[in-house]
Amino acid sequence: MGRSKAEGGAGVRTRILAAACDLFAEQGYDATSVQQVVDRAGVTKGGLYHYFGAKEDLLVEMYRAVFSERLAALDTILAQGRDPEWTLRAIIDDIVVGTAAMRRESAAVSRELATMDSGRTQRLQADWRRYQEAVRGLIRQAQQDGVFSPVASPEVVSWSIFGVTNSLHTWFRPDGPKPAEMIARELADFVLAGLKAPA
Amino acid sequence: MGRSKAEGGAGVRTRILAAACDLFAEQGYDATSVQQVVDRAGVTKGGLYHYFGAKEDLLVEMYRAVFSERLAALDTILAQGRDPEWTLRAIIDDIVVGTAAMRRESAAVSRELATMDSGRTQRLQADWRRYQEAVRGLIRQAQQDGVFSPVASPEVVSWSIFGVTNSLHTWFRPDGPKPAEMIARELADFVLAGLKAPA
DNA sequence: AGCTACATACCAACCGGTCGGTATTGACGG
DNA sequence: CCGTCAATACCGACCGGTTGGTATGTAGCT
Repeated sequence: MGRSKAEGGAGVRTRILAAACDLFAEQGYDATSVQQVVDRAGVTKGGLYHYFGAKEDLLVEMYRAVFSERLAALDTILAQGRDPEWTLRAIIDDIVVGTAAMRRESAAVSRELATMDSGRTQRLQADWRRYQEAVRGLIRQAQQDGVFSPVASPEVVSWSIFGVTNSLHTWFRPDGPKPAEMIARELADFVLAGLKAPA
Repeated sequence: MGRSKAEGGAGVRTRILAAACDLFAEQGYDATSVQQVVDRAGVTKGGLYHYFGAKEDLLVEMYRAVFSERLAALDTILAQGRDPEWTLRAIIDDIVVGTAAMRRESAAVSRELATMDSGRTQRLQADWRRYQEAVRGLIRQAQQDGVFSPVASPEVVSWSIFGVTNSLHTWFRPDGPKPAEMIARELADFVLAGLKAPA
């Protein structure tokens, strides 16, 4: 018997995180008590504080899970050095599919994004701003080069993209008729159609 | 003297609402205590509960302030019976300018939109869904009529629009270089460019 | 024995909300 | 013009319950 107790094979720490993720996404961070988290995870408060130093650490962990993959993917895409259209399509595809795959985490995080500024989160927020700035820079450069139409500013275009991913958790259903890949395709087609139209 | 005390001419009830609005937008509803609200408003808890039955009423009031104007404007626009492009442009213009004019209220409300389902808010949420459905229906019909390109589903397009307004409070500055009218114009141009491009 | 992995019991602070009280007001009678 | 009265506006102390967090205990593995 590898472990001591009833261990359903999930790992207590992971189970706590999953429970917190569900509850934060449903009710919000502040509205969720530590007691609710441990009840759903099937542990006690002592157990939670054995693995996490504070309630906020749960959020920070989700923060990291959501952003780290996206940032890594961004670097990989940019490193290819392809043309703006291909690059922007790749970014949109990654962020839509990635966000859909972690919709509960994304829901929990995106809602509290504005609030948190407790030192440990500032680094992550800065990383996220870098992501956004990369997208805007890509669009800006392509517009200057005449590859994209200057129909709208990079800010408005980028927020159209991020707005979809931020709201994805409110309407996307993984068992629905439209898979994330198709949504990504639609969004990329729509954005590129606007960006390639004649000025 | 018309009034009794130091009354800066603001009206206590209005001052409480303004204070709550700022704090909810900054910290979120749950993270803001009633004590914080009354401290900033310069009144006491007894004073607040004289005007409002519960903390939630403050949110509901903002809810109403944000939505009622938008819904009324929507009906006015739709009643004109103009073509889809004009109608969509008018809607985008109204929602961007209107949201920018009430950015603090919008920030407070949009963040808590998913959470609240306490009977009184369900009516307002239903109204808001009706708004979204009107936009999607407009796009869907125009696509069926061949006026708009079917490049993306009405859902994705509409969330591109609402995504911008939902995130407006994070980057829009009323004293910034770009007025709300210009952002509205850009967004409308961008969306229509995508929607009018050849399939 | 000592370490990890939890459980149990508990705490001070704070939460939203209530309540009895007071100061000020406008309406009305005389 | 004054006195009376009820209503309004607001105060500040207080309540039960809940919060995030901790100190201590203990069962099992090494």
